[in-house]
Amino acid sequence: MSRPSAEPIALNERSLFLFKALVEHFIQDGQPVGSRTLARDIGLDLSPATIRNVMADLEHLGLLHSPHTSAGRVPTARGYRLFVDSLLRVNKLDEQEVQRIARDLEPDRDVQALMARTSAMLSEITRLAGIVMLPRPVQQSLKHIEFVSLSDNRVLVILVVNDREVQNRIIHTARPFQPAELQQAANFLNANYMGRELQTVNDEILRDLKRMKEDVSNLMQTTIEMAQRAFETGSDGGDYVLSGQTNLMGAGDLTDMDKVRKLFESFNRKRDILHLMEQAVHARGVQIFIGEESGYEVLDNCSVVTSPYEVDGEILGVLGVIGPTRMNYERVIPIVDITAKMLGSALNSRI
Amino acid sequence: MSRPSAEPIALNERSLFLFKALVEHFIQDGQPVGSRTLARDIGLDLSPATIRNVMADLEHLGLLHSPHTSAGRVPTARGYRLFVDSLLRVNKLDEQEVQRIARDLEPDRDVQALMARTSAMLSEITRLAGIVMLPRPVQQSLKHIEFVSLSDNRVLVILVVNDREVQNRIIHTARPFQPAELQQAANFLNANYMGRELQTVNDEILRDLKRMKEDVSNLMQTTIEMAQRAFETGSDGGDYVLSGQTNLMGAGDLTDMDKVRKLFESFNRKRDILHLMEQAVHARGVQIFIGEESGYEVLDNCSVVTSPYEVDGEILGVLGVIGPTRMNYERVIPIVDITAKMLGSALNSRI
DNA sequence: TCTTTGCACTCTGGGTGGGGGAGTGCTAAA
DNA sequence: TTTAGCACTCCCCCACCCAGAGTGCAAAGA
Repeated sequence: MSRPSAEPIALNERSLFLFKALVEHFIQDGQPVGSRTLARDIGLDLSPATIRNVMADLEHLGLLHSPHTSAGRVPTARGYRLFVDSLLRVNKLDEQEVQRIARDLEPDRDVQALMARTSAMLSEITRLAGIVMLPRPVQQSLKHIEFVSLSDNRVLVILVVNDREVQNRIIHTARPFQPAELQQAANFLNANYMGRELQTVNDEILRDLKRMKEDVSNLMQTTIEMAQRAFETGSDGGDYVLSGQTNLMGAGDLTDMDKVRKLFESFNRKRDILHLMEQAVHARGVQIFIGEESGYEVLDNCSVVTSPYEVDGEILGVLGVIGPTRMNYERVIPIVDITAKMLGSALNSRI
Repeated sequence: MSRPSAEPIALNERSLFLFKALVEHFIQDGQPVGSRTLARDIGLDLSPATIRNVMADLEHLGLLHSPHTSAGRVPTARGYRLFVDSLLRVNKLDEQEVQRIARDLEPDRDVQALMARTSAMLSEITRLAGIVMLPRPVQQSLKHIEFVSLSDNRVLVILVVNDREVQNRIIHTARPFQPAELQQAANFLNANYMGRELQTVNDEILRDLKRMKEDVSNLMQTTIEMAQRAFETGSDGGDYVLSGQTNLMGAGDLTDMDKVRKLFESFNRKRDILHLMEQAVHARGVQIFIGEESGYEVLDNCSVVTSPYEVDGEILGVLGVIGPTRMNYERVIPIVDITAKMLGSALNSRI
């Protein structure tokens, strides 16, 4: 379900019960929860004073936090972690919602479009931002490669893949290259690596380089540089489709324009988010990153709920939602979970 | 340069000079400009009182507006209009900036990528949001069409275009169709419209429909509905690439999260913005929509500076920037202008 | 006639101060 | 161990005032 918590926290039943009630209350209305409110809220016949004692303990354990002396308490990231790991009871999704999800996950030949629909659907039903990481292209075998020297130390790479698809990439190089050099490099690559997987070509070149280290000619050096650059852009690090960012504006505690701006900018850069998602690739099932846990400052007030999706046991990618730390995990988790499963089967049975 | 102002405004030279100074001052630092400030600012030896008189007149004409009694004055949309139409002196762009633009507008086989780069470049150098409307696909001749009936009143349209490209579209219909019906419709279309331009097929079907109005058989009706739907989604209404939205967050007067949220949502819907851009298609050169002029509420505090771009005299699309009404027009206008021209030539000389 | 001076007026924004409310921690009693 | 009581803290809201900026208008000056 999620990453193991750092250290098990020993608490008696009642404390846990109160803690859970507090978190749920806070998730509901976003206000710090005080002892009186909580006393009223739970069925138990306890006085506010007792509850205060318990809350003080919980605060000591780093599970709660007071914004200031006379405010109620709010869960910390650690608190959410405990809540999510041990207290949350994820109930099944409403059949109607399952239907709703299924409707948008109709198999589709166009994978890209299917991902986009999935992401949009996620953001719509959770009212958060939906994200779907695209599977890396499954099989790309190199058919032909060509370099064209452009001005300003740039080289156009023309890549024919899988006998049909043509890809163009421009790479920036440290020094200008002569057309003849490029021609030689292309020849070499075409002669030696034709028909191989793009991803592996890169690795093999490295290996071959080591083997032939001694007699690395000028030609080889050019070739290696070219190839590296071309394929590095090639195995593109992955990409994702993000929808419903606007749902994050003003939601939860994301009310500071500057914070949200930074968050959005990081979405555009993609790097941080991709790294995060990649961490979730090898998780079994739903994984949750809460607030600062993610390690990315821009996500400080956010949680990310992810799940890998797979076809025939092979993991293709990761999807999930991004929202304020204060989100309705109970609802979001099963949605992400089932969406991942259904996307898997949609991919399996493409028309 | 831009749309004619509603009615010419007769003002003496001094008033115009003061007005211009005021607008420039306001664009610079965003604070309402008072009489004293302005008196200090301009070279003329005038007392604040005199300036106050002039400003009162300008306010009467609807060019200025006071946020409240004792604030300075701020240009209205009408004021900006006058400023932009008659007072602004657009100076040439810095050679260095031209270089910068040229660098990103390197010809590229991949039109989509070129557009994206253009949009990103626009947003970067103006620090506003850049937008590039995509040209409708230039030439799409119908090679073959096929309908596949799916569940829930949906029909999959498979479209072979230009002998190579395959497009899949799903359309939603009012009633379920039988495979046989769909087969007949496809046969009819393939027989009669093969080789035609997609755009024109639509029109011709309408014309043919009129001619054969009397004996519109059931078959014909199916065919017509199918074709209409298929091609309507086909000539997709256009699309655009938008970059640097985050530049709008908090810029100028766009400080209210809710306003910005609405604006972004409208970007996602695309419809409003597309309509607006389409108005600019047939303008000669740069066109500017200021604040409420655009007619879209979400753009109330925004201006849109656009220019169509063309190849061989034929207009392919529109590009521009979106920013707060209080933007540096003097700089933005020539940037948009030259970008449109350079994009045109980049498209002309694709590798 | 246009410009300036002088003045009363208005509105904002920041600062201050007080009261109410919510909530706490602690102590002592049950 | 729980509860009641109590003093205390802190935020928030409100009213208030004040300084500052800017205005409009009337009357004087060029």
